[in-house]
Amino acid sequence: MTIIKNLRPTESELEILKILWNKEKATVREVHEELSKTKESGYTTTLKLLQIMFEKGLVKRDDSNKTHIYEPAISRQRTQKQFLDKMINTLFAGSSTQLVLQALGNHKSSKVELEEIQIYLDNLKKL
Amino acid sequence: MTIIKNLRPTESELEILKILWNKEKATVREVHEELSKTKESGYTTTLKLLQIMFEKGLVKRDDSNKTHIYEPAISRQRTQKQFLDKMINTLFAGSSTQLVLQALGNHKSSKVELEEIQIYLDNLKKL
DNA sequence: TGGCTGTTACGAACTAAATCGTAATTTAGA
DNA sequence: TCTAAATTACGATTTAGTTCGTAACAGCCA
Repeated sequence: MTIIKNLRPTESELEILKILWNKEKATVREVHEELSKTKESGYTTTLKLLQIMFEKGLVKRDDSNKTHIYEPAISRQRTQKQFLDKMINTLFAGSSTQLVLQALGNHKSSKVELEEIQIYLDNLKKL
Repeated sequence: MTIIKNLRPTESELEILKILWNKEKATVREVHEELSKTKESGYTTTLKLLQIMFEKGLVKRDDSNKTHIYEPAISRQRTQKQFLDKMINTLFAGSSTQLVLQALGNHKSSKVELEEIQIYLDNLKKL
């Protein structure tokens, strides 16, 4: 049952994806341990979430052993883009430039970071 | 009962705020008309949403007349920042630079826009 | 006045998401 | 083999958000 929908993960699902992106793959227990560092909730809650995410196609799993092993089914990049798109449309009147300016303005960047952005910008200008 | 929480508006609430930000102020009917252009739902639904938003402190209202007049209680800018912060933390490992690069990469900007960003960047560098 | 129209108030139903308790299942070790 | 520990499966409950129906109320005008 692999529906190919462009569904955005929920808040909780994102937290789990974040962990899976970092670890590449993990058991329910591992995810839960990690999750517990920042959040109070039961083991079966994490389990259930992973099961639901599996049904939705957000994660893959290897269930050839008793202890299932989960990994992300969608990339961090793709998800970032998904949320950026959404945000640009609902909050920045469709202008990615507006978002960039706002992000640059609100959040202090170091000299090194600014330089990084500059290099990227230079490349875009050449196209 | 004005709790000062940093609550993020829900999806539906954002749609309404968007309208109010554009119009400055509006009656329920006006909001509803506008909403109807992109969405199918009843008048009382819009009314209820505005009432809830009022309780949450997301909008102000003048109820000195029978027909109440609503206006935003939080600015577009503040809300943009609120969502950007959230997104940077959950999806970009806390790095606003990463978000900027991603946004620049994914979304085509015109020459004019790139120049606008360049100017902004130059100012930041001078600080 | 009486009734039509447009408005607010309010509660109920519905939906999606999150949480958890409990039962069933598997595996390892005594 | 039998039990204890860890795991999965599943259903029930709770919470937040959305939607709407109905009642109440004010204003207008024939």
